Amino acid sequence: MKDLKKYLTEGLLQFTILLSLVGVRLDFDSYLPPIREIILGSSSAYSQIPFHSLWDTAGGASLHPKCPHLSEGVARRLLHEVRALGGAPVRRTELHAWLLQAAQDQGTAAQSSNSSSSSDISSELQEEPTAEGRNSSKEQQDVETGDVLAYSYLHEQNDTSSLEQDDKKLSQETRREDNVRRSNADCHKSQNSNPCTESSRNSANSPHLLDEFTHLLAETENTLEGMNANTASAQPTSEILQSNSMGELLQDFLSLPALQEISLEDIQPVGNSNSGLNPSSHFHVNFTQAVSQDVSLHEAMLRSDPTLRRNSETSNFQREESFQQSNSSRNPEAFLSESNLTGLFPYVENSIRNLTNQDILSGFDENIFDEINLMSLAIEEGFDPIGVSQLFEADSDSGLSLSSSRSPTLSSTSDSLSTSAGEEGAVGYSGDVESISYDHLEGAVGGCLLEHNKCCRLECRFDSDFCEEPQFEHVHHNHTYSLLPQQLKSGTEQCHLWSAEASKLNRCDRDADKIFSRDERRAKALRIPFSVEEIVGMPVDVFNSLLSKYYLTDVQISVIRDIRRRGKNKVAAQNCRKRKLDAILNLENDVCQLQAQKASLLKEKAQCNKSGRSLTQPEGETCMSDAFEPPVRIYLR
DNA sequence: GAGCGTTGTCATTTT
DNA sequence: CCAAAATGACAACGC
Repeated sequence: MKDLKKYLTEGLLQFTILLSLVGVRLDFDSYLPPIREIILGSSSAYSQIPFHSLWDTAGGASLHPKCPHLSEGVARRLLHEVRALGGAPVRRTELHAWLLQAAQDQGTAAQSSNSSSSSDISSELQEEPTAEGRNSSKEQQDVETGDVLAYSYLHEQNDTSSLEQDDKKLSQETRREDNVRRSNADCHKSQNSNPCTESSRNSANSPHLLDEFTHLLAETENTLEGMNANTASAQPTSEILQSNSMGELLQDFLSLPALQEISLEDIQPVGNSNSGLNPSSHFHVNFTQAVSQDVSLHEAMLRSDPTLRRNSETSNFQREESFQQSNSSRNPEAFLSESNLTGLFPYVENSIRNLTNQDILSGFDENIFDEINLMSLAIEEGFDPIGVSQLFEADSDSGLSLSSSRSPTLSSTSDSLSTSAGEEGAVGYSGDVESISYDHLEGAVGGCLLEHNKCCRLECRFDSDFCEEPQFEHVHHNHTYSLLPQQLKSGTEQCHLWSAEASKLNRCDRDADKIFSRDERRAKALRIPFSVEEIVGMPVDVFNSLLSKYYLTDVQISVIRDIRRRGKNKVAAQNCRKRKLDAILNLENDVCQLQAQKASLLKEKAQCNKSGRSLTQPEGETCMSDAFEPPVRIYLR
């Protein structure tokens, strides 16, 4: 617990500084007083500060799970900087004041205007929460704890492979942006009022700001490291602190026009800064990762990459447990309250809203939803009509019957699908029918591919004018999903392509059918933003919280509950059978034991009878009782 | 094609 | 009383 507190306080200090620089207000005052003792102590003991542990404990489990470790260099820098504050306990406001004072001391006339904006930041940061701030804080506190719980639960499970892939992508992205960042930073330093720089800043996204910030930090890191390493330098430390570029760099960063408007959700991931950068730039690397990877959930969700999103969602299942455990173990007075933590990341809530807004069928009155033609709805909303119809036809238990509302065209289409699937050699199982349109449903979850789906569907209709038979193959095995319409060949050529690939694609579909269950396909078809594992495995309260937080149609909720009920029952049935087998095995074991006991008792009885005869009867006489032994009855229970 | 085991699902009962 | 778990029965499926 003590170590945890140290981790927290030191990590909170660093993160407070970081977020203060980017204009994010944190109420960490209550947790910073012991910082001085910790920071001024042996920093070597905290050379590696796991930020994910900090976030797990502090409740930031909804952030990106890839969290870097802060290097010893960072701790030393902070130690050095905190020492410059004097002996008083370090508080957030003092950190702000120090940072801004350092910036203002180095300010120039040309930067005065920007300094005023920095002063605005200073006053805003140091003042008590304004009315707006209080309202915001209240809103943050009003956010239910269950939101974070549910959300973090959904975003826990994250496999390592996907993280590695993310790292690769981010590394490549970083290499590209690093060059831009360096050029922009140089431009910014040389010509602070350069319109070009100004316009580029305005036009650039937040990653650019972050890159500049990290670049400035990297320069600071290099400067300070050079100061520490170069013992031959005759320049005193205090002078170095005054003359080094730290204050200037802070001034530069704080004076960025867009900084005042920056928020965490504006920060975009710039990837693993370890790649393509100076290896000695711990400061740069770690802070970049800390921001870009930990505080990029909103961005990650808004990008709506199904893979990343799914990984992110699944990653928080495990973290939810740790989060709850940490909640139960921590001192409520010494740690952040959940509501505050929720408030720290309002964009999480917004992200959920934004996400679900893409998923909902907002344009439909849910009261009449069940009465309208779901197939036409599916077409309009990007659902897969065939998949939806077949999935619901195959699943009558959900209480949704589409047979009455299906159009003849779609009905015939579905029939043709079954026929074609059978002609391809597939057994006419219902599972094969369901698997037909799986590829078409791939990636449909989340609504991010809505336009893509529409585009694909248009392709299908366009191509159906050229060939009758293979169009269904195209519908079933939509492997032109990523192709733009202009990239498509003529209908005839496409028809030949489909015919050539038909058998291969059918194999793929059958393989996919083995991998993905019916519920998974249904979830994909209805754009249910949870996986089957999540739906079935999550606790009841989390499940209900998610259903209430996501904008889901009655159909989606019905299917989700259906999936959960069957999944739970499936597990229950498995457990029941296991218990039954165990019971049978136990009974068999009892039978063996009782049989052995019976044999032993019979043997003992025979010995007793023999002994009794020898005692009661003279030798040579026969005992008639030996000729008859009553049967021994064994009652198992 | 029958037989058998496994699995999923539903309806019902139990907790 | 309700929800969840447990269980019997049935069907589909694979070998």
